[in-house]
This record gives sequence, structure tokens and C-alpha cells, in this order.
Amino acid sequence: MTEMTIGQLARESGVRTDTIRYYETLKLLEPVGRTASGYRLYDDSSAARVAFIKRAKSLGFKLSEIQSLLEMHSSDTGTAQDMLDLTETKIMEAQQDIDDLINMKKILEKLATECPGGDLPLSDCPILTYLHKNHDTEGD
Amino acid sequence: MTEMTIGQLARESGVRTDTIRYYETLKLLEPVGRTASGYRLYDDSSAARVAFIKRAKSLGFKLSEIQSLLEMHSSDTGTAQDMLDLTETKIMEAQQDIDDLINMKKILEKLATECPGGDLPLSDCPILTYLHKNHDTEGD
DNA sequence: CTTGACCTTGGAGCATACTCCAAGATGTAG
DNA sequence: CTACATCTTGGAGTATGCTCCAAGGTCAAG
Repeated sequence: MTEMTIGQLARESGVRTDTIRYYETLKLLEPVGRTASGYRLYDDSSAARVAFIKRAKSLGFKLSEIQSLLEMHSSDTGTAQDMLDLTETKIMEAQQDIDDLINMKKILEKLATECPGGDLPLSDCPILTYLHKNHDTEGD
Repeated sequence: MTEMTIGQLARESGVRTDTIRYYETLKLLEPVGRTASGYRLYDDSSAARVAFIKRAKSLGFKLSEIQSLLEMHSSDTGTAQDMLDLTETKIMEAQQDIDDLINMKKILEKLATECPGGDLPLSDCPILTYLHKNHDTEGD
């Protein structure tokens, strides 16, 4: 059973039919054909393609980037170096995001340890105080 | 000079006038008044409010959450415990995001070390191979 | 032939946080 | 008076990735 309709592909791939059609509008995935009545037809390569997209997404690639990956791959343009460059850019972006989040989390944790909690009024919570502080008013 | 127009507040706060009007639609910030001709008027408390929003945003709070914070603060509903709970939720969310990113980055790094780079064809890059792998086809 | 599951298209809606635009009123400097 | 900057409103557009809907055609079972 190589040929399948969009619903079957969706079930097999763990995505929705809407998502598959959406990917089609982004040129990520084309049906391998159509039935006489116009139903889209897919095959195992389509399922592999959806799996590719899901995996790339889990690595943090955007759909637009995945489109480039797929194009690079199918048209055989680009070298291993190109792929390596893309990957290293992703790594750096991830690191930046991680750093930002860690920073954010540190501040939140510090504030949390300073907050007494309980039934005390909000004014006893340093978090709101922190948010109200004038610490980026220039020339201070 | 306590009173200012939207443009002055924007310059002072480092945001755009559009952003200030947008915050107004979200009930994050109201002008303290209007001129006879309808111009919005703000004062130092407005600037403090924008600063509050910017700081909360930098801690990862969404605008909708900031709206709750501001409401809680102004109506004096809620306790220090409420704020602490919100903060701890944020901390956990941040940690989850960090974990996800670290995971992602690890895989990318592993793939990057295995990619030879250079002028070699894409087929020599394990990254695309990884993306094409069948490792989540069921029953394997 | 009817029912129900599945398919088609095109377009709208959601969540997030803006950003830009048009048309027109207002304010200020010379 | 003439520029020019700034203000007003309402609505559309951007980016991201879907998700849902309506109206209608198709297909298999009984």
C-alpha cells in the first residue's frame, strides 16, 4: 500500500490534514498525484518528508528554513559546509536563547527567595517593588 | 514638566507611540487626560508604568500577564503568595524552555562534530541523514 | 438510494506583540 | 500664511504555525 489519501498520511504521520495542506502552500510537500476526482495522493516518500519536517522542527528549524533544507537537498545545491554553517548558526541562536532564559530565571529566583509569601499584602513582595524600581532611569 | 504628549512619553520611555496606543487597547496604560483638542496626556507615573511593563516583559511575562499584575497591584487584590506563585510558575516554565533548548543544542552539536564540512557534497553531511532517518517509524 | 466518513477550495481566526498606513486635525516656528 | 512636525482614529499588515469553518463533491457500506 504505497498510495494514500491525505487522511491516511495524516494518521500515519501524526499530523492533521490541515497541516499537510498548509505545508503544501509553503512548498514543503507536494502530493505525488491526484485521483480522477481530485483527491490528493501521497506515498511513503511523502511520509518520510513529513517525518523530516517534524524532526527538523524539533531541532529548532523554522518551516521557512526547512523549505531551504529540502530545496538544497533535492536540487543538490550546496555543500556539507553549507549545512554545517546553518547548524552552527542554530547552535549559536540556541545558546543565546538559553543564556537569556537563564538570566531571566536567575532574577526570578532571587526575587522569589526574597518574597515572604503567605497572606501578606502585595506590598511585602519584592517582585512588584523590583518591577517598580527606577533602575534604568538615565544618569542614576 | 510633568505633562507630556504621547511622542514625548515614547521618547522618554524608549518605545514607539504605536506601542503606547497598543498598550492602551490592552488596558495596560491609560493617558492621565486629554488636551482640548484630543491629544493624549501623560505624566511621570505613565513613564513609570511603561518602565514597569518593559521590566516585566524582560522577566518573561506576557502582556496579558502584566495586565493581571497591574490590576492586582492597583486594586490591591491578591497577596504576596499570589505573586510568589506566579513567579514560581514562570521559573518552571523558563526551566522547561531551557531544558528543551539544551536538548536541541546537544543534538545539533553532535551532528555538527560529525559533519566534515568543506566542499563535500551534502550527502556526506550526517545532519541531513539524521533528518531522513526512520527512527520514529513505529515498531522498529 | 441513503448515510456517514472523507475529500475539495477558499478564507477566516487564534495567539503574540507590535508596526505601518491613510486621511485629516492641531501645534509651532518663521 | 506656509511649512512641517505631531497628533487623532480605524484598520490592515507582519511573522509563525497552524486550526477551524462552510459549502459542496466523493466513496464505500448496506
